[in-house]
Amino acid sequence: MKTSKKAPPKRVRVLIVDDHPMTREGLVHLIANQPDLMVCAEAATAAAALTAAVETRPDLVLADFTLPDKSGIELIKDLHAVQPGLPVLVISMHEESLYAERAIKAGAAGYIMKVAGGEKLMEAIRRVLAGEVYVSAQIAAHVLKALAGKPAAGAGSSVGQLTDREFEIFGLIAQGIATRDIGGRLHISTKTVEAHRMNIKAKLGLDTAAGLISYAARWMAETGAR
Amino acid sequence: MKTSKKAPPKRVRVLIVDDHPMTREGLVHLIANQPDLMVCAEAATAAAALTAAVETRPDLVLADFTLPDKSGIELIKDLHAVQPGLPVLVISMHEESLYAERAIKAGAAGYIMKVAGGEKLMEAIRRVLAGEVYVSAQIAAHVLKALAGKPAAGAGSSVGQLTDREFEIFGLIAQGIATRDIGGRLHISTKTVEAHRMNIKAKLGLDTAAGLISYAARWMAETGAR
DNA sequence: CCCCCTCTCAGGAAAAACCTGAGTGGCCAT
DNA sequence: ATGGCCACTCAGGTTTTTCCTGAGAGGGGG
Repeated sequence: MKTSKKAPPKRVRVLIVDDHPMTREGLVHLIANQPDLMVCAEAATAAAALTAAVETRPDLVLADFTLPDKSGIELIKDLHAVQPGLPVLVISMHEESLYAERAIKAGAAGYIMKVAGGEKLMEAIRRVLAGEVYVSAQIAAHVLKALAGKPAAGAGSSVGQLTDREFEIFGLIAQGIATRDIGGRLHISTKTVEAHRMNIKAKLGLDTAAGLISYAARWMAETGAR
Repeated sequence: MKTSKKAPPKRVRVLIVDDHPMTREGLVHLIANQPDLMVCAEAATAAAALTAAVETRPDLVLADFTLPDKSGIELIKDLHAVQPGLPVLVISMHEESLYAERAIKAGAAGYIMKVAGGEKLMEAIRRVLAGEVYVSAQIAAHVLKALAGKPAAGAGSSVGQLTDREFEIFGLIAQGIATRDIGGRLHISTKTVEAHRMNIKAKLGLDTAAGLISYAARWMAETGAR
């Protein structure tokens, strides 16, 4: 459903994607209180976000990195498929530059952490709307270093060598989800998941499935949650 | 400092603790919109929460599980030290019963996931204010399933129900060691290790090997470190 | 003494992991 | 533009692990 009124002060239309209703509520509240911004739709899943984007044609998307059905990375790609050039600002609870790098490479217009406050978020939104790419100072420094001195940052963490898909599966493995269930969640064959898992093990230097699960669980416990 | 005015419509005073400003905003909004609730203070850290509790004497605390300075578990203990009987409702992004169990054991009055909506949150708050303990249906079922095997009850957490041998194997599983290697290390048959593993899974309410490895790895990471 | 619990293990069915090979599509450097 | 590289996808078949059922020995405790 689109607003058919005479466009009043033309506000920037924002689509909000987050699976936590409480956080979404906060985001909606923040956006709605801005004179030049408005919320055109909300979504809790990547699928719903895609539908909402097609229906409401937003000017900007605020998307959580971790979604129940797909990763934020995939969402970005899907969104760009239906609406090229649509700026997507990724909001994440992870402060690892690992995530930011992936998001930016996947085409995100910005990456901001949830621990950042409303002012930071607004600054990020202004920058993104102005066509710039926004990342926090620390992350920017890290990313630039990675781009400049090739081997240093890349080899820093073996996990960093994983591709987007591999990294996504790595996260699911960490949660102890069975291979067939990972396939079901990502809508790919179990065989494909197995192939990815083998590549992940090779990149991380692990030789058993059990070792990988344990490693992934501990890796996520240290860097992800918290 | 306590309010010295004539008590107006006496609303339940809520202290909100969450390190993500955006989520906190959503929480504040939700609470403030309730006729019988009000926000007496907000805090982003456990330390700030403690100070705020002393100053504002809340009737209820809504606390995130993962805080930057301390874990929500420790915060509960600290809060009870300065204000015994203060009900604390833990909000977490983890749906693992692992966390819920620990929170309840630490004295939390309830545990609710961030993916739950506002209505669920309100229901949890009502229940907690009525003196009950609130956990989601899935988690309750999960915990009960784990408890079903044993009537012991007082023993402690699910992990505490494990026998010495089982716990020993649990620790090796957490490290990602393959079943046959565990047998080799303990000088027992692989079949025996399998039998123990099945019993461990039953006691913990888990149903896949992958889930057990992940659970064990995280359990060790959290009880060992921090 | 008998029951319950712990620890031990086997056989066989079911499932998962592992290996090999291979097709598609995107990207980029020549 | 074209050939090559890489990410992603998947199938077939073998090996390994997991899962289920059942069961025996030793140790306490009622």
